[in-house]
Amino acid sequence: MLALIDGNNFYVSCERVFCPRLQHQPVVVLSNNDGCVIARSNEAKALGIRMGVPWFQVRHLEAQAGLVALSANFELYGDLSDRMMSLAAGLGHRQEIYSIDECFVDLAGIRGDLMQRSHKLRQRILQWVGLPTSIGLGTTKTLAKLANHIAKTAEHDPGHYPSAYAQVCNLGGLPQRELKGLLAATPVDDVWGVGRRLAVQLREAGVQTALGLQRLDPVVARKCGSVVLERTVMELQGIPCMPLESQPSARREIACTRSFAEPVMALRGLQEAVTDFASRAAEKLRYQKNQACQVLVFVRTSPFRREDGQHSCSVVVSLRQPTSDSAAIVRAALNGLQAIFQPGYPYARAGVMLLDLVAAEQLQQALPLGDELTSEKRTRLMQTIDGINRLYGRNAIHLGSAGLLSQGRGWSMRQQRRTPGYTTRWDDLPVVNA
DNA sequence: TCTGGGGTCCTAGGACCC
DNA sequence: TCTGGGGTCCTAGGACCC
Repeated sequence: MLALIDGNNFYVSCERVFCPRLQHQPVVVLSNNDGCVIARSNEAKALGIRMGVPWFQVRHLEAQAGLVALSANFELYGDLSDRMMSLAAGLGHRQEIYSIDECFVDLAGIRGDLMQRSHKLRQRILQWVGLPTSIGLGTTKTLAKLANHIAKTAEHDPGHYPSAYAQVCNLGGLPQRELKGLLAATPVDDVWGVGRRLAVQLREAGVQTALGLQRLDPVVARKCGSVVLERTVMELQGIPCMPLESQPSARREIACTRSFAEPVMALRGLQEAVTDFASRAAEKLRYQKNQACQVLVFVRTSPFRREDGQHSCSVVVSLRQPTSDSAAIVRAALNGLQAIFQPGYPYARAGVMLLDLVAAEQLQQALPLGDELTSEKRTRLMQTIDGINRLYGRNAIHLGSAGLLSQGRGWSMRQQRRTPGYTTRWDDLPVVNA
């Protein structure tokens, strides 16, 4: 048996922990650049605000309906996530942290009443961290996901599923008839792994609900979709196809991409942005103790501004040898940029991706050429830079081509509604007035 | 005026080889 | 008119997830 513990409206709930007046109010959290809605409170959902909708399209609800919008504060969410995860781990022997707000826990060998234990965990996370969660239990990941979805939906929409399933739902302990009823009440789109495109295809084939999908012949599922859909069908039937992964596997690629606050026309501005993105990507690379063999850089104009000329281009630059050295990675990215940049376009976005990653220790070192620092010295230099930035904040020290922070950088991210780092910065600690 | 970011996996099709 | 067969590897693009 597996449990899926999932934070309800996670980012909004994190904001509410330190700002209780946001309870019972419609609240949304916005993506980088304050562009799109990426989290909604139940009250905001009730206003009809869809996931991913551009902020400017719902902005009028601020005045009309008291909607509160906040810039994403990932530092806060990450810290509260760590706290939630360490409590959730106590439910079983093995845990897979699947995303910032959800984890699977293997309940094999756990004795006692699983429902009761799950309710206790919910209470503990709510009391100790301040976050509301839902817990779903099932014999496969897909069934645990579905159980979680039912637990969440039943809580705020008892018309859809009986409220007996609210907060904690165990599909494993259910009589067949009851399970059938729940599957029949679940639209096929709500099954994990069925996105927009597949849902359309399935509906055309006459599969409307999770029950219909469960009854599909896996061979037919494979023809209709791919091996992915086949696995989903089998998992719905209770046959595990996706093992729990308690060891996080190393990333296969690393990306740092951003939209700009304002369109950037000049090569100089793009060079600054690309330097910044490449440096950050290199930092992530060193953190996971990898080196990259290739650097991809791309720029593109806004696809939403049809009236402007459109230009979108990317290039992969191979490195002379695998490296995690910021300077080498930035140099490669800037060379790539030079090759794809075309003057006269209002660029809206750029990014750097590191590809073909290899473990840092199993590498052959090339001989240093000319006056290059030896690789040992470079490694120490990078460690020093990372240390300084950890201590004094991101970009305390950075490469010159990133430009000066004090000068107006049109490409810098817009974040006008960000809450403080309540749990991660000394200066931002909440003050309690007794 | 204003539309996120970071991932994974799968497949089809082209290039190439014998 | 008629144009092999089988295999591997790589990449671009699609679909999905949060």
